[in-house]
Amino acid sequence: MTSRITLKKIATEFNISIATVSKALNNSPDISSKTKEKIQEYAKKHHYKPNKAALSLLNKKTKTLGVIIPNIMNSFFTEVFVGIEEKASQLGYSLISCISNESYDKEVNTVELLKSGTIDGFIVSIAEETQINKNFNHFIEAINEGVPIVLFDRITDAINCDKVIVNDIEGARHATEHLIKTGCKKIALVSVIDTLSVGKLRVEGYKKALTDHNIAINEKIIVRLNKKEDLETSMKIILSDKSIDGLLCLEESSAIQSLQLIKSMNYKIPEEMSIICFTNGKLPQHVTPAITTISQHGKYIGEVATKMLVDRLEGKSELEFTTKIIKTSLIERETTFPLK
Amino acid sequence: MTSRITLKKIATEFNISIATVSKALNNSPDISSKTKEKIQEYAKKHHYKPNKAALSLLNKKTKTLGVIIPNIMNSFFTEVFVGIEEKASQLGYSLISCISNESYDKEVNTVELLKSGTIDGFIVSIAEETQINKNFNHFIEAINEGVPIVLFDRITDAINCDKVIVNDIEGARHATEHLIKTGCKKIALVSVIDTLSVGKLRVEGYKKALTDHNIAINEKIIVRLNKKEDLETSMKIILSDKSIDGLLCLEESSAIQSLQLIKSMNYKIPEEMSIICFTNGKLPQHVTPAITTISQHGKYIGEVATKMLVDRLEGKSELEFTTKIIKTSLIERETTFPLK
DNA sequence: TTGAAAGCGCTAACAT
DNA sequence: ATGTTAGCGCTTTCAA
Repeated sequence: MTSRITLKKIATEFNISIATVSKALNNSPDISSKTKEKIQEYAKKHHYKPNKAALSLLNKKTKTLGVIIPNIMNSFFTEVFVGIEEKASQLGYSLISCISNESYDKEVNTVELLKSGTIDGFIVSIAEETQINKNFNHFIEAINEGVPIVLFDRITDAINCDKVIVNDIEGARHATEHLIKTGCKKIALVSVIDTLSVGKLRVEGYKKALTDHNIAINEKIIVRLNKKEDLETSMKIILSDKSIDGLLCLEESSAIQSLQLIKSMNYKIPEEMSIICFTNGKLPQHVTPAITTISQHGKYIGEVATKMLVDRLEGKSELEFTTKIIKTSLIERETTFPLK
Repeated sequence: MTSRITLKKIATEFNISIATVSKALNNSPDISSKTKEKIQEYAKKHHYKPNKAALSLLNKKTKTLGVIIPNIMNSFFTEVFVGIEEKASQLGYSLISCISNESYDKEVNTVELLKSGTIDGFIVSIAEETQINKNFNHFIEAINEGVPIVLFDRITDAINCDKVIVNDIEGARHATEHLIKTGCKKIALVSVIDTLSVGKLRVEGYKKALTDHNIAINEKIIVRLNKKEDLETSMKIILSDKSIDGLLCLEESSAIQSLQLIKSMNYKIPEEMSIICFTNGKLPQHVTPAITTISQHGKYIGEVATKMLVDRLEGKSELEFTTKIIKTSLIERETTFPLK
């Protein structure tokens, strides 16, 4: 931050009052067009820009949005971020962005830091730790203090606010059904995100599809791991059951790992093993064979969330909070048979 | 932004002056410990946080850094961003982040928007359009107005400021030499970033390695394309020369595409074709066969750049600007033979 | 048509 | 030990 030209300096220059300069630059009808002209010209020449801090203080608005994302190395969140960025800049808002790194403490600190006069509202996807310990007070307090929040993807009923989510149940159900319809008889599930709201919902969708098709749910072939556990070993145990011929992975990284393993075990894909995973990033697309994915349309989610927050800030929303549900799409690739 | 509790309200509550409250909360020795105690307790109970806008206005400091990145979907920049984020938050700074999307106009707008009181300094990697049109006035003006900039990766001599770069020449030279030493006789180069400073330097390094090893430079097997051109066609033309047995790709995406093509042409890798590419992202790691890469240590670059900027802001730097050069590393994988 | 004054929330120099 | 005042840069009554 710097000592740029101010209204005061311009006023001194022309020997007029600060108020006149302010009005002239804001094109007030009060001021004679002659005065306006010369002041505007001078201001332009000297690159006058109103000081944001002063405006924030005055208006109690910063035109800045706080974005809290759990992990930017995750392609879904990167995509959402792109959407947020594009929409925000289009609507005239800046972004303060933080990576919670899945940490509850970092999330709390960030909220504390930003809510007091730095930003007008938050766009948040909840950190894993927070989804586990279920302590959402930092968010609830922010809302009570008048800082609106839009939650996306990882949400909770405990916070009453606007939300944007994907239909995780339906996405998983549809994917599982696709596996069934393309001939899979025994479908395993791999989740390294069972601590997350979205993880639980996706399991639900998987079970629903099985039930719909009169297939018994077998908890033994539902692999739930935390990130530190050894995926490879667990997968090897599961895959010792050679009748398993379908795999639903709830996110990208475990899908990539499983694929490597399955290839190394010389399965024919998709003949002997079909695979579908959540999140349509570059990785599943470029791996060999390319993985059939469920796209959550991350960029669109970001755009919608931003629009919702700005509408709320500018008083254009209903009083009631709403939850927007974005439809997922199945992107068929080489790890599944085409539907006949 | 919201109407939170202020010094004034606390002052009214206790029937004392605002100044006393301010001093009490700042633990000034002026104030009696009894008063301090009761005020601090009250403040804590009511979650008092000083208003950032007011502090910015007063101190002419925002404790916020502006980050301008050309494209967040590029894994190198994502990594750098992680490093910036971590370091900034550790040093007590927030981040305002913008994606220039390789656009000159967006870059100019962002700089204009942020430099007047929103941020204390910039961390920037220059947009492609700007590197082409060579119009760096927006940055130079910002610096002249007292807003320091640290440039990373994509830099220019035209801006006098602190910089963090990778030794692109040496990285490319080393990679090329590695190809030579592992038996490649004719090494082609693919660049879709020849408009960028880093692209040009990498070509230089490639040529240097060839010259060092007495191999004639053949401009015909140096493929320079812009992003819209058809890589596949150009590659097919190049690969009709069956004596080419090595490939250096200057970034990730063209490497992935080339690999697909080369595989589809039934080359044996690395026997008939060795490949190395810049940027050690997840993609080259997980593709089959996994690609040998040159790591630029993105996260570290981000950390260093942030430290440099904060040091400059806090008056801890030399007056002279410095350029830090981060060493690249070659990560050997399946697309090259091991060095004997 | 222009200007004076107040105030956004805070700190610091200077009284009391 | 506590209070008064001024001022950071700006806008907005209200007065001239």
